[in-house]
Amino acid sequence: MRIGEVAGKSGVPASTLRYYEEIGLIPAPVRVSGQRHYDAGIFSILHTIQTAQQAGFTLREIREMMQHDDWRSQWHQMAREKLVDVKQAIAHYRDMQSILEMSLQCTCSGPDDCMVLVQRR
Amino acid sequence: MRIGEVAGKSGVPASTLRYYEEIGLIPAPVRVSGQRHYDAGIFSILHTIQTAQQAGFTLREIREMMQHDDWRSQWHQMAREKLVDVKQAIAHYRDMQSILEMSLQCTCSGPDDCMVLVQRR
DNA sequence: CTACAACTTCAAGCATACTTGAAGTCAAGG
DNA sequence: CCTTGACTTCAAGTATGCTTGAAGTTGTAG
Repeated sequence: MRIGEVAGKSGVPASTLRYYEEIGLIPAPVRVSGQRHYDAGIFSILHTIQTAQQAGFTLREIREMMQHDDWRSQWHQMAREKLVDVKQAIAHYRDMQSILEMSLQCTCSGPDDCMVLVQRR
Repeated sequence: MRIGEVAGKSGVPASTLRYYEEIGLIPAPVRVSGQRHYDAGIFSILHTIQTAQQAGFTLREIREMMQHDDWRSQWHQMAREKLVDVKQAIAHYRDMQSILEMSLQCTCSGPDDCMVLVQRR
């Protein structure tokens, strides 16, 4: 399969496939007179990447995971670390939420009598 | 007060103050032979910016809010919109969390028998 | 053979919020 | 006057995950 077909079936744009290859995230496929020819295995690789991205991993981290040969223990270790970040992020967004909700209750006329702003000094 | 003193008291680096001025987020202070001289009002402005940032607004949005003369109604409107984003973000991070937690339960040996990956096809 | 689509590489651009560096100016103390 | 620290402007760099554009090559249909 050429790059356009992989792009069409996977939903990953051709430019992205080239980019992934450039950064060493996916293996360079066979070239037939310069053009990339992929085999079916590419789809499971792309799927893994997509899921890992949804789980919050960066491409750099995903690349590290895939380079490692003990796939699962590497994933587990990074997942534990990432879970900490994700929980912090959730806490952070909750803080945002409460600031926003509080500010919607506020009847201030300016920054100096705004309870949200004044309270947080 | 010169920029260094404002930076010291507010915790906002001088480079950031110049940057804020450049993008029109804070008013350009009086120049005394080229140097910026701020009055005490700058602190409440910076505080408002910090709080708005913590609430998830971008500098661009904060600038818009401050340009508007009906301060509160503008803030309220943008806060309502932002709240939607924040809730989505929380939902998104929760999804991440569940993918990560599920993956930690997984005893797969490779991408093809990994329940997390296979499940999400 | 000729189009035209699909492919190639390489470089640069996008968004955000700043920081860093270079090169020069100014203020205050001795 | 001289030094030193604080300031000035302007340009470019940082991180991330791509996209876009230019200019050229290849594959396929008619």
